[in-house]
Amino acid sequence: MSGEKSPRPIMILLDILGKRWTLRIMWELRNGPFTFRALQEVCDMLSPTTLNKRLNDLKSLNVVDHQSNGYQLTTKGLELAKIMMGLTEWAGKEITPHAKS
Amino acid sequence: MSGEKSPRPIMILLDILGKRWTLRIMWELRNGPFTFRALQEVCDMLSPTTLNKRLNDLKSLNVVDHQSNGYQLTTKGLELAKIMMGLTEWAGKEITPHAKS
DNA sequence: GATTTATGCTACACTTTATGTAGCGTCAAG
DNA sequence: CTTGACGCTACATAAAGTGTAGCATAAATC
Repeated sequence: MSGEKSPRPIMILLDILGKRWTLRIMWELRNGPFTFRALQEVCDMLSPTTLNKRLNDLKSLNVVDHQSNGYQLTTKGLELAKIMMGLTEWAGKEITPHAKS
Repeated sequence: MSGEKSPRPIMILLDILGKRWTLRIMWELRNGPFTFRALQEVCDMLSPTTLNKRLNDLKSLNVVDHQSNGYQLTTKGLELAKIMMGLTEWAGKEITPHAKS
């Protein structure tokens, strides 16, 4: 069964984006730079432990970097965020806010 | 998660897609219908417990349904998968397979 | 009609991951 | 030299995911 298991780029991406909070963090970062603590706040006060892990994940993908003004999307990151904006659109027209899991 | 902002559609979506395996399952389902067990296999044998939870999440979003031929994307689901194809493209040109978390 | 095969799951003990709170080390301002 | 913001780590607890077994149903084979 385990014939082809090449680490395809999409698998790497889905693996990282599929971790809890990663999509949310990317989505929040679309609004310019944030400090570590500000990011925590906009992300519903997720724990610093997890935030730090996710930021490292995203840095390893080169979609986020950390400078004097805070954490922000890189050029690559902006492209990715742009794709994710499609999700927002989709959600807007296809989801009726009532219950979640 | 106290009652702050209204549960914006995008938050509901990010919350569900942000759970482990959800993106992967969506991505695999692009290739037609799968039985429960076939889905397990293409998803690297994830546990039935988790698969079942995720399928219910996705059913609650009406992006996946279950018929005689197996689990498959709905019309809404196909749209969403289409957006996700952008991620595949992005990954293809931006990720060099080596990094991990 | 009894067995086999495939289906979609659930049970449950176990491991991994995330959370929440505290707090450290650095820096810059007051 | 105290105060405040910063990025982050430590650590105990709670939640989520895993792996294996196995049940219940139904169609196919004997």
